[in-house]
Amino acid sequence: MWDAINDKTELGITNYNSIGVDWVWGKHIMQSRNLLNEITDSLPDLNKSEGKVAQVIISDPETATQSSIATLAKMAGVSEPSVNRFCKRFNTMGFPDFKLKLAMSLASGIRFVNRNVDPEDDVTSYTPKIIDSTISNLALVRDNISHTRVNQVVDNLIQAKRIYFFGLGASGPVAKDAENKFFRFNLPVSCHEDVLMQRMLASTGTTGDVFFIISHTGRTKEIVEIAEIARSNGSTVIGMTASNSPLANLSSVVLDVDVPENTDEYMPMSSRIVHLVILDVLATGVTLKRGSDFLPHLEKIKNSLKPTRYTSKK
Amino acid sequence: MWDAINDKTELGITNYNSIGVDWVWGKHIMQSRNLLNEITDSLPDLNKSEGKVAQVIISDPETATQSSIATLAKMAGVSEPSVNRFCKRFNTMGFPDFKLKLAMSLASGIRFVNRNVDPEDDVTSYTPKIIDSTISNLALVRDNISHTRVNQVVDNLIQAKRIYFFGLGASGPVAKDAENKFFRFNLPVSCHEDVLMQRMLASTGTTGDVFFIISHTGRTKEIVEIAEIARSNGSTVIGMTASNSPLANLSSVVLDVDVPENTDEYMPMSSRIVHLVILDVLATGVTLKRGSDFLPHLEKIKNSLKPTRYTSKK
DNA sequence: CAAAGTTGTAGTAAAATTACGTAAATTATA
DNA sequence: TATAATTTACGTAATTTTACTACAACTTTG
Repeated sequence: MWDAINDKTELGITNYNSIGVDWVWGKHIMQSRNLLNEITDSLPDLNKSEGKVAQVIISDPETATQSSIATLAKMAGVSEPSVNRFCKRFNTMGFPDFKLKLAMSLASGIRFVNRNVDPEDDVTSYTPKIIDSTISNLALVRDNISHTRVNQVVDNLIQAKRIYFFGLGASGPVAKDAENKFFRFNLPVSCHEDVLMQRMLASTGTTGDVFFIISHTGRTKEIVEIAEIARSNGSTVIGMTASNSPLANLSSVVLDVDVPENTDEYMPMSSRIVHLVILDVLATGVTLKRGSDFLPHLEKIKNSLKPTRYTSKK
Repeated sequence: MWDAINDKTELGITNYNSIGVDWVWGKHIMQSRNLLNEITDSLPDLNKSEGKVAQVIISDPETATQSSIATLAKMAGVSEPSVNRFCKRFNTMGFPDFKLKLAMSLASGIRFVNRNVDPEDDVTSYTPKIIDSTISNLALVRDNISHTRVNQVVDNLIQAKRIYFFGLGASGPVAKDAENKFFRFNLPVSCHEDVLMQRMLASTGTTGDVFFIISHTGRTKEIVEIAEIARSNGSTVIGMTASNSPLANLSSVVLDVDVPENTDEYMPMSSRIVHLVILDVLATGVTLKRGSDFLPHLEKIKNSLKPTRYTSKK
């Protein structure tokens, strides 16, 4: 749907308004996927017997998934058809289908809902919490990323005379990783974490150069200035950053990633991971679009690495 | 259960045999609490008709969860009781229960095992494929990582006099990211991507120094030699690498990550992501275990960054 | 060719759904 | 305000669908 909005623009040096990966936590998207939340939310709209059913399910969803329609009806003190009607209210085919969806929302949902690490946690609890929170961020990106935008960036990268990946602080390693990956695909890339170097390159850049700037906040003064300089010289600036940030507003094309700020002190920043995976996607896009002319290059690299390795036993 | 095996060893300079994240693709994962994997794994042990059922379910688990026993039996070309017997093999009460468990295991994230990017794909298909494959790797790690091992590493890191993160090539950025993160938690860390530097540091290391070595293959000669040198000087070597690799066998503690080698040219390596997330877990573990004495340090860092940023509109 | 294991048929039990009728609630009207 | 009319909610009972069991036939293996 975003695609429709964006399709009217040609790729290149156009200023888009931040709609790459646009979602908000705890609101529509996550909830629509979680059946249990849906039930809780629609509780006031239900009539008497359906309300009873809802109560029973909410109070113990696990047993609900393992009960037959008869037992559940008895537990709620209503008739079997009432339970059935209840199920159909929530766009399910019937009771079995309802149970299935409920079970799925338990398996996935609960992990994602209660995902804050708290100081009392031990290994067995903080480990899955952190991994799950990363997973849920990735899932959201998967469901909401603008394919048009990705395509635009891929085209920009392919046509680029030169590509510079810039990042500071935590985004430094991300930029470095991007260089690594894109180099393997035989693109004219380099990566810079040094502000002065970045500034110099930006000011000597011209049309056809692409500056791929990675920033979690999009508010770091230095990096925003550098983007400004690059734009003023006619270079293309691709910003992977927070939507509506200064950097986003300056960029030729924006891949915006709004990972929630951790209210939680202990939860590590996961925008890095999202950035890396989006770069994986872009690299794949570039590879596919360029066809097979990169394959010899890849082969060469593989061979160049061979003598540095111990052969595996088999 | 792996935990039981490892608990007998004290942390520190002991050579473990690679059982950190212990799973191998398409082999004996039995421990995994993922039904779909269980089915795949026990494929060779099944008899003819049960095998047919397994095939049908594996090839399209989604539809399997929505089918009745009759339709599934027809699809597999077997009788209904055969399907029923199949279900009972996997410690389920019967077909409905089986469907439920299958649905849950799909929801938990591992559904996307067999989705390779192929050259005909366009943005809308390769994007979710790449993200899903990353997600499924993370889900596997979540379900199979050894908590004991994580704890050991956390303890090692806390007690370390100094911590060095080493990585080459694609693991370089991972090491850099680790340095970044652990620095924020006020640990005596540094990161090195230069082989000579690594060598020098390894040879001057002593007991109490921790060398955290990151390597996808665990077979890069240079890095293996460096690990050897470090060990011989009494330093602790933590290897995050492939199980049973030379590096793994040399390490004091191994966090092994066996992400499948992509036979597929187009699929970017996702072991990096797994490595990064495990480092997130470790950082969290360190933070929690050290209690609140790191909080002032974190505050200082946050404040030091403030003047470099544009304030957000609100 | 006997024993163990595997598979399908047919019958049975259980579960879910539908149709329909009654009760409750709501609205309209006197 | 009472009550008739209409809508909505709910349950009973019948029907249909689904899953399970017992047993017999067939395969495989030693």
